[in-house]
Amino acid sequence: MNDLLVERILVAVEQVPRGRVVSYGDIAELVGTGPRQVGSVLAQWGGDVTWWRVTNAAGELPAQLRAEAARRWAAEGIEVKPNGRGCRIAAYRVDLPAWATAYEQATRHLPSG
DNA sequence: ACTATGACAGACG
DNA sequence: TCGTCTGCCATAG
Repeated sequence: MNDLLVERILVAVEQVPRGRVVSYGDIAELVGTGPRQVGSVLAQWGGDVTWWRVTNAAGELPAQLRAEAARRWAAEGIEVKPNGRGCRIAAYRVDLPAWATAYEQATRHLPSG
């Protein structure tokens, strides 16, 4: 995996404020790659960032991560859906323009950025 | 080059 | 609300 791409993805994740979430697709669009790459990067380096603020388009995470994510979410006021599978992304999704701006600032120091 | 595989997404039955 | 299929992009055989 391209180091710069990994860096961009991790930075994008870190720009998501406490109590908010984004989808893999949102990050993919922002950094210019596919959503599957975002998943791959988080699978490998997710331990270093706020991975629980990144869900799929339905506000869910894979089963192995649900328990830990639920704890993290509770700590920042994100409520789990009744079915226990995820959160209402419509309610907690970040403000995309503000997030994109924060991302631009944070990546200003990177090559060709 | 071709195929298979992912923490994905959207369309469809 | 489930499967299934297709599109997606990067890696590994």
